[in-house]
Amino acid sequence: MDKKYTIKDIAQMAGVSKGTVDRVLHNRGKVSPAALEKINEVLNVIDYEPNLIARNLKSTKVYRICVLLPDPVFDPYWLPCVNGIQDAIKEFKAYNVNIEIHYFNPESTKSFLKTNEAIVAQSPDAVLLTPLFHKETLEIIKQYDELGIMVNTFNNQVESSSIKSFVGQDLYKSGRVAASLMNLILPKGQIAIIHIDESLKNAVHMQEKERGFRSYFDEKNLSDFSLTTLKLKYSNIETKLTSFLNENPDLSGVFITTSKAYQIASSLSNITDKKIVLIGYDLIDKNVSYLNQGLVHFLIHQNQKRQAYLGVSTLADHFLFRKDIPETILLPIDIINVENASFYIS
Amino acid sequence: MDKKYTIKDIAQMAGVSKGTVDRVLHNRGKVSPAALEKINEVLNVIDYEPNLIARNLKSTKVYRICVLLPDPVFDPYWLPCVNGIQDAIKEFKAYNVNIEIHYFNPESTKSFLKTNEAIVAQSPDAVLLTPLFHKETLEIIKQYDELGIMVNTFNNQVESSSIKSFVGQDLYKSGRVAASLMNLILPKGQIAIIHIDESLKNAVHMQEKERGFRSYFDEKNLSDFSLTTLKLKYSNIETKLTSFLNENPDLSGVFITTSKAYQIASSLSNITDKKIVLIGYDLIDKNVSYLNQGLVHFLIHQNQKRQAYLGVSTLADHFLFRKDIPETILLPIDIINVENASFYIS
DNA sequence: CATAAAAATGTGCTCGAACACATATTTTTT
DNA sequence: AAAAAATATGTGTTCGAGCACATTTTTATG
Repeated sequence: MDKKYTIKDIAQMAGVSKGTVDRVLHNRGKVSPAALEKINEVLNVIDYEPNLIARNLKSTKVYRICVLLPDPVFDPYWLPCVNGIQDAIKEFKAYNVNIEIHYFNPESTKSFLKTNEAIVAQSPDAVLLTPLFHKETLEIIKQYDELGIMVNTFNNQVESSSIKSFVGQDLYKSGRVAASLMNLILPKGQIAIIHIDESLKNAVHMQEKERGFRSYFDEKNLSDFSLTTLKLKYSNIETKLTSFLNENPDLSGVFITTSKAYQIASSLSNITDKKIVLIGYDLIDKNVSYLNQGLVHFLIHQNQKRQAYLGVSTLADHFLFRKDIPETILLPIDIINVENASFYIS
Repeated sequence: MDKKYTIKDIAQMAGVSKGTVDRVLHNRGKVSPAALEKINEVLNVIDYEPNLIARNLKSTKVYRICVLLPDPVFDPYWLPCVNGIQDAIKEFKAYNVNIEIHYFNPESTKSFLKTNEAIVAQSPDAVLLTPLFHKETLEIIKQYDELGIMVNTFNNQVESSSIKSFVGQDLYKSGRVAASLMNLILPKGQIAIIHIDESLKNAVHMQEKERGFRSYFDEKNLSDFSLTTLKLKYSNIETKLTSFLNENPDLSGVFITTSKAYQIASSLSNITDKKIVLIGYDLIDKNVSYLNQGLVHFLIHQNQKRQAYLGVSTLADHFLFRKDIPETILLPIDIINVENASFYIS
C-alpha cells in the first residue's frame, strides 16, 4: 500500500532505463517526448520519494559549517550555546557534516572581525553567527555573500537580505511577559527597569525588552505604577543602587533586562531587608541559586542552547535533506519559577 | 584532522582485509590474535564511527511502529498528539520506518482491547501506547512482551518491567507549579481543587496533581488558605458550582486538574461577577480563548504533541541508529499566560 | 608427512541515487 | 542514399557497511 518505489521500479514500469528516469527527475533534458510522457504517467500514479539515504551515501561531499560564538570565558551566558552546538556536532558527524566553533571576545569588535577572517579563509559552506556588532556584521555578511557562503544568525536580529535565517526570541513580547508577571505579583508601586553594562552590542536587545515591558503597563493604563529606567555598570552597581533606593523608598519591583539578575539580587540583599520583586533573564547557575533562595521571583528562559542547535541543524538539514530553512524561528518565551526550573536546566 | 575513516581505511592501515575488520567490529569471532591486535591498535589511534547512511542503505528492513491513541473525536485533548505523530511519519518515511496510528474510544476498555488486538495481528516491531486503563494495559503489555514487541508509553505512567520507556510530565510537580502561581496571585482565601469527569482512567493523574498542589501549601504552612476538593461531572457542573459558591462565598481560586478549565470558566461567568482566579491545564482552543478573555489566569502546558513525537522518534532512532531509549523522558512544565501563549500553539 | 578438519582471511555482491560514458537511434547534410 | 552530426537511451561504476561465500592458512590426526 505504502511501498517505497525506486528509480529502477519506475524505469521498469515505464519501459525505459533508469538513466532516462533520472534525466526526467532532474530535468537534465535529452529525453524524447514519448519517453517523457511514459515516465510522467508512472510518476503521476505512484508516489515517488527519493531515498535520502542512498542519495547522501553517493555524495562524498563533506559539508562544512562554522559557528561564530562569543567565548563563554567572557560571559557564561554563552555556555549553553556550546552545548547545543556540540549536540549538533555529534548528531551530524555521521553524515559528513563538519561543524566547527570559532570563539571571539564579545567585548572586542577587533576580535569579532579577526575571527571572521579566519572563517572566511576556511571557506565553509555556511556560517552561523552571533551578530553582536551591528555595523561590523553588515560588512562581514557582504563578504560572505560574495563568496557564496550561506549565513544564519541567532540571538540578535539583524536586517539583511543576505541573511538566510534567524533563530531567536521576540524580545518585545518577552518584555511584556515579564511585565504581566510583575503586575501579577505587585498591585502597585514603583518598578525599576535595570540595564547592566549596556554597551553598543546589546543596547537594542535591552531596549526592545524595555519597550515591551512598558507597553504592557501603558496599555493597561495602570496609573498605580511608576516605571523608572536605570543604567548600571558592573563597577558601580551597589553604590548606585543604594542611592537609588534612598531616593525611591517605594521601590517594589525590578526588571533586569540582561542575564545579570544575580548581581542585583546580591546587592539588594546587602542593602535592604525590604522584599523587592525581581524578574530577570536566563537560567545561569547564579540566577537559579537566587531563584531557589526566593530572592529572584521569575526568570525568563531564552533557551540559547536550543537557539544555537537549531541554527546549525537547519543548515545541516538543508544540505543533507534539502529541507527549507525557515526565515525566522521564534522560540517560546518560557516562564521559570522555583518550581519548574529544574526541568529547563540541561 | 577530523577525517572520516571507513572500514576499508582501517583494513589498509592494519594490513588486513575489510572482512576481518568487520568481524572485529562486530565481535563475530574467527579472527587470529595477531590480526585482532593489529586492528585494535589502529582503532585506538583513529576515531572510527560507522557511516550510518551506508549502514541503513544496506538494510532493506522496513521497521513498523504502531501508535495506540484515543480518538480525538471523543476528546480534543488528543488532537496535538496526532500532529506530533504525523511529524514523525513525515520525518521517518524516507528511512523505511512505517508508523501507523490506531484509534480507540477513551471511554471504552473494550475499544482499547479490540484496537490492541488489531495491532497484535500486525505484529509490528514496536508500539507506543496511551495506557489509559491500568489493568487492561498490564494484560496487553504481557502479550506484547511475549511476542517480542517493544512497548513505549506516554501521557500516563504505568509501572511494568516490560515497558521500555515513558514520555510524560511529573504531575506532582506540575501541581506544585500551579500552587506556586496561585499563591502568587492570591494572598489568602479559599481555593477549590476541581476534578471533572473523574473516571478510573485518569483518576491517578488528577490525584497526583492534587497531591502536588496541596503539598505546596502544606509546606509553606500558609494557614490563610483553605483547600477544598470538588468532583464534578460534565452534566452537573453549573448546578453543583452554584451551590458550592453559595456555601463558600469566600472562594477566590480554582485549580482544575484536567483540560476542561473552559467549562468552569464558562459556568463561573454565568453564575457570578466575582473575580475568581482559574488555573488549569492544556492549550486547547477553548482554554486559550478564556485565557485571552482574562477569565483563565494560567494554563500548564503538557505538550502532548511533543510527548507523542518523542514517543515514536526515540523508537525510530533506536532501530535506525541504535540510539539508547531513555527509560523516562520528563518534559518541562511550561507556564502559560496570555502573553506567551501564542508561542506554544503549533 | 600426507590428508582431513578447522580456523582464519579475503572477495564480491547488495542496497538506491547519481552521473560519466558507451551505444543506439533519429535527423540533417552532402 | 550514405555519411556525419545530433539526439536519445542504456550501461556500469561509485559511495560504505554488512554479510555470504570462496579461498587460503593453520592445526590436528592417522
